[in-house]
Amino acid sequence: MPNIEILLPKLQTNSFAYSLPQNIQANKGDFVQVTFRKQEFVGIVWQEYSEYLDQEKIKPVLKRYDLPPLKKELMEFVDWVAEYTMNAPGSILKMVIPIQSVFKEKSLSKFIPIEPASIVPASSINLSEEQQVAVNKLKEPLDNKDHKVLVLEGVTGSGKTEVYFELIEQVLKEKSGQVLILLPEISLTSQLIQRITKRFGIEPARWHSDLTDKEKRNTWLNIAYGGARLIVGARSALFLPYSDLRLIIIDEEHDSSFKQEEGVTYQARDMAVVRAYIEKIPIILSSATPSLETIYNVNKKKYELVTLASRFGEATLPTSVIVDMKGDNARKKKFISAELVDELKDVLEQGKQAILFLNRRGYAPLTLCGECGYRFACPNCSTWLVEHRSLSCHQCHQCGYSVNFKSKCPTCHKENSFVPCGPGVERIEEEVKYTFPDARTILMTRDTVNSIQAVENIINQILDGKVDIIIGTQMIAKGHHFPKITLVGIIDADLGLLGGDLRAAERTYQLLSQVSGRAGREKDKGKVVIQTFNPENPIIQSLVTGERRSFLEQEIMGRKMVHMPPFGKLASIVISGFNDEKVAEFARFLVKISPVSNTISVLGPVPALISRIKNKFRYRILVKAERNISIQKYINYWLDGVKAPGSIKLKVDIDPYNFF
DNA sequence: AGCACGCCGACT
DNA sequence: GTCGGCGTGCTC
Repeated sequence: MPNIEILLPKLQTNSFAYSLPQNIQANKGDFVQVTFRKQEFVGIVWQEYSEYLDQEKIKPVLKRYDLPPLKKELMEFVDWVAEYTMNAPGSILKMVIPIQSVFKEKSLSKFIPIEPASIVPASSINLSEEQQVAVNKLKEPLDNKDHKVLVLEGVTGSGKTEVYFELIEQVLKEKSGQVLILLPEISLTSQLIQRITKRFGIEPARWHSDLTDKEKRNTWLNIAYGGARLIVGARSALFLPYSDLRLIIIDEEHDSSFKQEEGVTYQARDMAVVRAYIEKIPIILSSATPSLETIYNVNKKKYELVTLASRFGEATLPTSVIVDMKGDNARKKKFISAELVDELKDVLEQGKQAILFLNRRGYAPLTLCGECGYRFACPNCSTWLVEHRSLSCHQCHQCGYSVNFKSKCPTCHKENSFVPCGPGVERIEEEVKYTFPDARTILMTRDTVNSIQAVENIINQILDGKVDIIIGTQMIAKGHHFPKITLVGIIDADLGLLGGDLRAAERTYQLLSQVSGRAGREKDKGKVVIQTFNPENPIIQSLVTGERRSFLEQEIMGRKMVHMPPFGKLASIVISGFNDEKVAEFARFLVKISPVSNTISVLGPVPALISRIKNKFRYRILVKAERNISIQKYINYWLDGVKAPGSIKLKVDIDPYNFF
């Protein structure tokens, strides 16, 4: 009996050797059942031979499943992502096969097949010249199965969707072939789905974490068998076993929610480019505000750029005004300036709609006792508790700890002495209701809208004109099309600029310009009111002038000077554990033994930005390398043979985005 | 990652 | 004397 290597979709494992009985035929990529730790698991034949010699321990393969084998491109992709993100391949395979229940059913072929696409015949939409240029650029690589990265840059409403619809149609016209559209998580709502259904006569398959196991199973099988031709999904959809993938589209490619932060950390946009490269297919990165990394790759001629400059149809770009919150506005102890109140009044009189944007959940980010200065702090984390009036509690946004409202201060026992500090969206809503008692308001935050169903619900209320003023966090920035919105008020434009990570400026710019894009999407001209304490700040200024390119060029220069991405590579190593001193000591030890190199520097350790989460103390080491150096190789060499004490956890994040 | 094996404190 | 604490290490 020959030995083969089986990879199990389990966390932190490499492949294991099994023997292949004579009566079972299984080749590379096949799904098989094996015993692992006395339990039965599904695995994939990863190698058709094994060098593992301890015959005593080797167990036989139990059976082969009748399923399409994993394609060699996908296996290569799994290995590549494992190596790049410094995770075991088993944890990457778990994203390819996310549901074990697929295999529990007696008959795998028993699933509801998706109806074959009946394309709505050549739509009569006239593309603009720019749009046609973009379509033509991808037609050739699409037909010849060639790799190419196309960046579609266009302000909100310029018709990017029409461009990729045209290319989707190219694929769907064929007998087989699949298109994957990756979206930032919360945008997986009905608007795009409806447009797709209307245009192509089919509902796309959807993939996101809210699906039930049963739905996942069905969609997964349809993807594996090729029944699903058009798949709309969140970042995790990138790893599914497509039978015949032809085109990937990343919508809102700049969105930082493509970076997975838990478990295996990866940047889905970047990994999608890699998958497209391995599969030899084209990929589209679409955004009104492409990321700095993407622009850099355009400048390097690695990606090709097509700009859609004008808004489609009658819509025009909104005008922006800056409101200085120092002086008068600050003295009035209100969070909505007189200027913004005037604009809101106009909107209400004209029966239009407005958005007020503040990227902060709850009522107030900090509450203190006016008598003794007591502050509500989390006992498990190094954070303040956020006051949530709607939930009558103070809550930690890191670990979820919460205490119910009480009227007495726990230290000085004074009644009703609490003072909320600073605004959250709930407080803005309160102020709006006070100023405009008749206005119909709605809150859109993770606390009030926690499912895709709830998002759809709110969107419909807005579209039906049942709401006048929408108050929300970044949730409202994502690509919904609300025709009646003519005003966007940004309550605190300075908020994202703090925190000091290298993408703070860029992210603020993107978020604010994305929100601003909600205004005036039809014939009514939109207006954006930006409230700030730093009216001279170049980011705020470039928002008003719309000179995004000069802002980006400045940012690129800045990053180049300090060898930061994309000019250098970063990895962050977070060391955590319950014993502060032990964790700190181990972190210092690690840095001390880091190999000396003139192309790589190891910085730290420093206490992480949030130095304690769920009672675990956290220290961070930053590894900075020249662009052409393999930072993974260096870290492997460094940490090889180093064993962290069992009580201490070590997590490597390649290309880190947040600095928690 | 799980989960078993293994060597030291408070219980019937 | 045992029940169980979770530190360490293996899983083919």
